[in-house]
Amino acid sequence: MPVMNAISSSASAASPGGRARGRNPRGQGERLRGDILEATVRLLDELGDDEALSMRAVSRAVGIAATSVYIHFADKDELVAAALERCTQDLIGDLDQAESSAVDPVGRLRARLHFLGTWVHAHGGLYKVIHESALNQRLHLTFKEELNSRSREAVQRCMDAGLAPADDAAAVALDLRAAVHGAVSLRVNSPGNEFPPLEDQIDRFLVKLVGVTLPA
Amino acid sequence: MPVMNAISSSASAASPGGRARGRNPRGQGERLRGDILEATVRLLDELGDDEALSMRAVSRAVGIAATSVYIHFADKDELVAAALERCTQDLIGDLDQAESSAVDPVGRLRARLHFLGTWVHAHGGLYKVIHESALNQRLHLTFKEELNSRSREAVQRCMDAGLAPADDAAAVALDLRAAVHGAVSLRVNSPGNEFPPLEDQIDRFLVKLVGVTLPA
DNA sequence: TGTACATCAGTGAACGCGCGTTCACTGATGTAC
DNA sequence: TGTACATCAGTGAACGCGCGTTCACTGATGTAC
Repeated sequence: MPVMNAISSSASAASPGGRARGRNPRGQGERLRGDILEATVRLLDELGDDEALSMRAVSRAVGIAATSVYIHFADKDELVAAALERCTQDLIGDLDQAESSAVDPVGRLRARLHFLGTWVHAHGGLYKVIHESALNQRLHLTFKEELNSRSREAVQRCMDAGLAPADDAAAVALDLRAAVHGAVSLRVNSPGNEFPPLEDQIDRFLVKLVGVTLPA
Repeated sequence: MPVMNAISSSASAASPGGRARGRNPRGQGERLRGDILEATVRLLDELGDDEALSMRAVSRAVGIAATSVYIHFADKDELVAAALERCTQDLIGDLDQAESSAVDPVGRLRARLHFLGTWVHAHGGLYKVIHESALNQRLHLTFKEELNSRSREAVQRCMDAGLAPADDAAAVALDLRAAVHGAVSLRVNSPGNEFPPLEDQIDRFLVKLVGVTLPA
């Protein structure tokens, strides 16, 4: 099972009250940079919106002066970009690791999607920032293109192996991506509502949209 | 073809510069209320985010003093709620009207979804406010439940007419809704990217997820 | 017909707030001689 | 071994801004007598 790399890991930084933070020893100034990024990712996940994030909230969360963020990041845009860069790289790694737990192409594609579902369930706010924020248009996230191409290749491999009817892999992959994104987006944006299990829905999409057969 | 009711209609209120606005005649004070709502809907559509909307921006758009908004709306929440109430009611009406242009259940379901697609294309910001904003959780929009039930009934009618294989209509409708929402959401949130035609994708969802046959 | 008054449709100044960012600074730690 | 100096890791006060909202007000129009 893949590990959440940086996102939900070490709660080393400023605790609840958040006052107990000493100065880093000489030569370790870069540690603050990591703490700031970690707090930023966490706050973005809580807020689900990069515009609602404030530099001052980040500094409060880390337990430093508001100005200290500027030692490591030129401005808010640069901070958010760095935070998203980090968390999307982590996600890509985790997805690849999830995929590697299965052997056949169908199992691998399915593992990717199921892991994505659990990740979004745990990090709905980050999913919103990545997919819905205005920033994701300004910032040209190469991340998404990378995910899209890996998804298309995964579908293509199912077809090549004869496990799915040969078809336009790009179109099928887009349909699958849209459907899964929609299923996940509905759940993230209506956390109050009840929904049937996401895994079952993803499996139906695999069967009906890609045409694979899943083991009973 | 259905008409956009209030959303993109009469540009009667404050024009570009927006200074030339006289006081309403005695007894016509409620006209300002309408102008404020109209401007609010327009701004929400442009911003795609209710938190980015400011009372001051609304008053500027209408061409009135910042305080005049409070004559008709107690606070920002009430204003946004009224604006969304208006535009979702319009959308429900337009969808029903679109449906009525077709005769058989499949054509009617398809007309609904295609119209939704063109509406979202024209009003991406409103779609985002309705489906992605934090407000849509605080405000319990009955609107969505209404849309969901109509969608489920439309699917059920296709099954009842023997035009789609009998199945759990609620589950099929949810899958269809998720898929269409995803297709639309991807496009709204990546306006820079190129996508294949939405209508074709919707048709594929109808065929593969609901199991209907479409005329060539 | 004249006038005092009520009502209506708004306005302008002001409040306190949190924000992004700049600037000059502090105090501990290492290093050259 | 002592000391002047450079560097490092941060801090505190302050700026101007736009915001939501409150409050006392204005000036035109109708109405009662």
